[in-house]
Parts: sequence; structure tokens; C-alpha cells
Amino acid sequence: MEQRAKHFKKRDAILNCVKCTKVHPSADWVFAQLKPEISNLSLGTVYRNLALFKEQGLIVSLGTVKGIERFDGNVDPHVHFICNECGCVLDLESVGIPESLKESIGRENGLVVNNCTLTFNGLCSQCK
Amino acid sequence: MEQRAKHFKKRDAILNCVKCTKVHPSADWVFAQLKPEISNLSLGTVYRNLALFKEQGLIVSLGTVKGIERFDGNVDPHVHFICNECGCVLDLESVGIPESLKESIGRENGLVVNNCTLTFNGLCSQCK
DNA sequence: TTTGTCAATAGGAATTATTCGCATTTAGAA
DNA sequence: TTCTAAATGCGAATAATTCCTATTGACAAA
Repeated sequence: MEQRAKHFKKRDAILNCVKCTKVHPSADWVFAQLKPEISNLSLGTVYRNLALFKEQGLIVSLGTVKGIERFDGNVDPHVHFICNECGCVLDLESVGIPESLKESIGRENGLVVNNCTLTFNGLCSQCK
Repeated sequence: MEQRAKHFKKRDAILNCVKCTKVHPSADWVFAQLKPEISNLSLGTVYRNLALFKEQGLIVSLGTVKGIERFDGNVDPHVHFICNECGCVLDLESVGIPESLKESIGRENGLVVNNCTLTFNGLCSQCK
């Protein structure tokens, strides 16, 4: 960790930013959060590193909300709620993902099933 | 229907195109399908009408696959499989959507839950 | 038939999120 | 210090989608 303290300062800051928030951020949100403390940070670096983390499985993509890709630092399978009005994303802790179906679905349909997402849409408590 | 036969010819053709295919098409796919038979069709018209149908609930959006929005003319809740390699979208008829959860989730979390999507990802039979 | 009206459309410009290319910087090794 | 390779900054490029405006088409009234 000390070894890479300086060299990967920005990279680590970006990962940390995604890992330590529950807002399921966009690239732009991460950039806006970090820019004040890292003044010479560029948006391209944020995009580049988010793509890298996603590839490495350190974070996951939730797909796009209103045309903007959103990420989640929590890679454990869990259920999301997305507000159609404000675009906020919430975790629904109480609901389980039917992970167990992956194997049987793959077998029955001749597919390789890696992943499973369950998402609810509607209006959040502030927008309803 | 006869009354609007001519006036809404393109609009009807676009809706019909989405309703009568199982490929879960993109705007561009619909345009490519219809262009040969309706030579003076423009891509903007396809986008505009798809947005309208979505708003009216005649079709649903599946979100984006590889950055491109995909639609489904089947508005009954059902489960999808998306291939990460080729981007094809399949219906998984045998799996049920936990529609019943909508009400209780909404009540427990103070949300208005309109919709629920369950999607599996992986590799289709051709790409695996 | 002609004319008026208004919605639907074509076509291209504009927008916007994201990616790319390349010069520069940085950390760490020699 | 010098070298190397990875990481970054920054502006240009890309691509999906939306916007703008002139035109077209259907229908009703004269």
C-alpha cells in the first residue's frame, strides 16, 4: 500500500470514492467529488479508471439511468430501486437475488449465465 | 383504423415492427427494417415515435445494451437474458417476475414501485 | 376543387456522454 | 542523474440521441 501511495494516488482516490458512497455514482459525480481535493484531475482519468475497475471486478456497472452509466462499489449481488423522476438509486437490502436460478437457467436454455440483476422502478420517497 | 390508415402509416409501421419481432430491437434496427419499404423514412421519426410509444406504455424499454437502447413490444412482465458478447436479448419464459413484491417493497420503503425487471447476463448458445 | 389548419415528418444540425490519441508527468529502478 | 513504463491531462473525435425548422399530408370547411 505504501509502495503505491503516490503513484496510484488518483486511481485509489477514484476507487475509494465509488466504494465509500451509496449514491451509485456516475463518472461525472465521481469527478465532481474529487476535483476540489485533486485540482489537476481530469474527467478522462475517471472514465479510464472506472472502466478498469469494472473489468477487474472491483466495481460493477448498473447500466444507464437517463442515459448516464452508474456504478456500484458493492459487488455483492443485491437488489436496486431506481427512481424514474430524479434518477437516484437505492439498495433494497431485504430482497434477495435469485442467484440459485443461474445454474438451472443456463442448463435448461443452453446459456452461460454469469450474472443476475433484479431492479425495481418507480418514484422514491422524495419524488412521489 | 381505416381512418388513420394513411395519416399514421409510418407511425403504425414502427409500432408494428417492434410488436412483431422477438429481437428486442434498437431504434436503428427498426429503421433498417423499415427503410427498404418506406424509402422516405427518417431515423428521427423512429426515435420520436419509439419515445412516444414508451410514454404511452405501448412498448417498454429494456435499457441499454452496449450503449444502445433496446425496446420490447411485449409489455407483459417477463424475464430477459442478455448476451454480453453479441448483445442479443432473449426471453426466459420459464422464469417468473416477482411482481408480488412490488406492493410490499413500496410499503416497507416508502416508495412507489411501478415496475420490476429481472435480467440474466452471460453468453448465449452461439457465443459461449 | 380549393384553401386553411395542424399534426407528422425529413433532414441535418446540435447536444452530450464517452472514448481516443498523444504529449507530458511520475514513480521507481539502474 | 538517467531511463523506462505506466498513469495522466487535455483536447479532439465518436456515436447515440435529441432538437430545430421547413415541408408534407390528411382532413374539414368553403
